[in-house]
Amino acid sequence: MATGRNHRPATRSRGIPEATVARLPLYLRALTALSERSVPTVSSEELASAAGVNSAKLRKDFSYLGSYGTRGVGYDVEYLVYQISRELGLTQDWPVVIVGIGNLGAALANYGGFASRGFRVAALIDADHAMTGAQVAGLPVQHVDDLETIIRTNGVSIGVITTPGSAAQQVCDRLVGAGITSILNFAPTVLSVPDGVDVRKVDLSIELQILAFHEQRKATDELARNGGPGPSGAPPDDQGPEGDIPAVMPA
Amino acid sequence: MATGRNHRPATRSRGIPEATVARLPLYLRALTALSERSVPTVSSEELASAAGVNSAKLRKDFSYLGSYGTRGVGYDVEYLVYQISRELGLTQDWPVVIVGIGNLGAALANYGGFASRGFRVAALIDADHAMTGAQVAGLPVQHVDDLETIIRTNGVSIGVITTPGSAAQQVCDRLVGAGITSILNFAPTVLSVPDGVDVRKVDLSIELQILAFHEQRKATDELARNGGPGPSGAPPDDQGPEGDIPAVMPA
DNA sequence: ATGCCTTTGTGAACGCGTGCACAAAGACGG
DNA sequence: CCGTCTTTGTGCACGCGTTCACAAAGGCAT
Ligand SMILES: NC(=O)c1ccc[n+]([C@@H]2O[C@H](COP(=O)([O-])OP(=O)(O)OC[C@H]3O[C@@H](n4cnc5c(N)ncnc54)[C@H](O)[C@@H]3O)[C@@H](O)[C@H]2O)c1
Ligand SMILES: NC(=O)c1ccc[n+]([C@@H]2O[C@H](COP(=O)([O-])OP(=O)(O)OC[C@H]3O[C@@H](n4cnc5c(N)ncnc54)[C@H](O)[C@@H]3O)[C@@H](O)[C@H]2O)c1
Repeated sequence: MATGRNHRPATRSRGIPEATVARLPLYLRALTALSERSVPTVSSEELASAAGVNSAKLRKDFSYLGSYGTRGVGYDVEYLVYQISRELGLTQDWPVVIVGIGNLGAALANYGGFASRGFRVAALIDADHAMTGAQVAGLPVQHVDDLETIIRTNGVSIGVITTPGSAAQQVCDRLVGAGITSILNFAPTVLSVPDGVDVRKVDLSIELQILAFHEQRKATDELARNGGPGPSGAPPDDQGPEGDIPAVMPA
Repeated sequence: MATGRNHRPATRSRGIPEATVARLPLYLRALTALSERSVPTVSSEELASAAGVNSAKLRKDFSYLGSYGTRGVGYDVEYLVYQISRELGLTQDWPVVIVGIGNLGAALANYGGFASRGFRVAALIDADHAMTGAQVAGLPVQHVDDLETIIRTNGVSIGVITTPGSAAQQVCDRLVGAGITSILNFAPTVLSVPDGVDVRKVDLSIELQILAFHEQRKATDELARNGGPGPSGAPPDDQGPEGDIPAVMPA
């Protein structure tokens, strides 16, 4: 949320914690795999392992949905697939528009994983006239001038932004103006949207930087282990302005 | 200050909370933009607004790094850029390999945002012999047979997986075996790795499903508002309204 | 039916993250 | 040099999320 002054219960919708909602797709994926192998039931332990989470967490997550398990047996796979799908709103069709059909936008358009779960690429939109009319992934690229019409005609409520960062806020504003209430943003920009509009971002650069942080920490930990754990020869750094190694961690 | 239990200190590295680490790239991006506009100092309020966070949160985040501000004035932009860069490990070069040069892998390889901050695509790897040797983004695609050699030769410690999900775990195992300790996974798979290896995942499908959940909630809230606002009995029944399914468990 | 054994569902404790509110710090003008 | 005014840095309280641990539930064999 950009300007989150109005603290509404948006964090916890319908009693289902946000953290749980974020894990439901994970469970659903694991359950679908089991379903394809015709496995009738799973225990919380097995399913949790497949989803990469703690079994207690999984049981608590499911408890927010209802009592869908059988004690001593586990969960019925098909039944649970249906319940989670319904809870996530995947029993209906979600038309999606992608704005900015460059490298990334085209890759997303070609991605088969969309259709697998209720999501359907309804339209591709770009500002480049040279691109308008060209076919990408079997769909015509339409011009951004027609953005509002395209969205209203197709009843789209989810938009994906894959334009350069400089255009992202502008595109976002038009999407919201046209009635979009959910946005998935791949551009490296903080979008500001009115209340009632959800924004999620996917940021490669941020992910890499987080990895780099931990990577660096591992390296310095390694050095500290090898270099000698006795920092008795106190480093002369008190609060050096620049070029100074971060504070040493206490042993 | 015994941590009570000798749990894994992986959650909280060097005293900097994980949530803070995840926001540092955001601050860095905002600061870089200010730096390019030659803005000398920023207040926590301004910077927080640019980064889309609360100012108190920002100040607390920075307090973990040290006292880098000047009361009554704010933060020196250049200095803070340097401090955060150093903390994130961006003052050094991070060679990265991308495995799986399909739609997504090629898009990532072509992405200019990599080099902007210490990250450098060192090699592209694919299993398809027809692709080996071809140039993508000015780099030759190398065969997965040489994965270990490529990683060791280039001193790579960060790997990006953009193969199909079915190959992801296998590729992951080889990456880890070759010495990779940080993985960014785009495949829809839960990777299992040994201790000491960090995995972050980017999952388009999960993001869309989370959006769909909230979208559905908005729709039902809207309906409920129009239908009839029950004073306390907001949920009419805990089962689905019209798409009501029999709560039978196939036995 | 009865008792055993497995697994769920959840109460409770705990730790982390967030946001408030304010005292301390320092710049700056007079 | 002093007062004022701005902004930082943080103590504190609160709520969310995670995990433990266990009683209740139910299948199943006898
Ligand atoms: N390519 C990647 O792997 C990658 C990774 C992470 C993030 N990103 C981000 O995703 C975005 C797209 O990356 P890309 O590599 O595909 O860039 P790109 O330049 O290949 O594509 C951008 C497309 O957006 C179109 N566009 C520009 N302004 C527009 C507007 N106002 N309305 C509609 N369309 C517009 C352009 O015509 C172009 O086709 C960028 O913000 C980038 O930072 C990309
Ligand atoms: N394309 C997208 O927009 C998108 C979005 C989200 C997630 N994903 C995921 O990213 C992954 C890649 O998607 P894509 O659309 O680029 O698929 P793709 O089929 O276009 O590319 C996959 C590439 O991986 C290579 N490969 C297969 N097995 C390999 C192995 N064992 N070692 C090395 N390389 C191997 C293939 O040769 C191919 O070039 C998939 O897991 C997909 O689910 C893609």
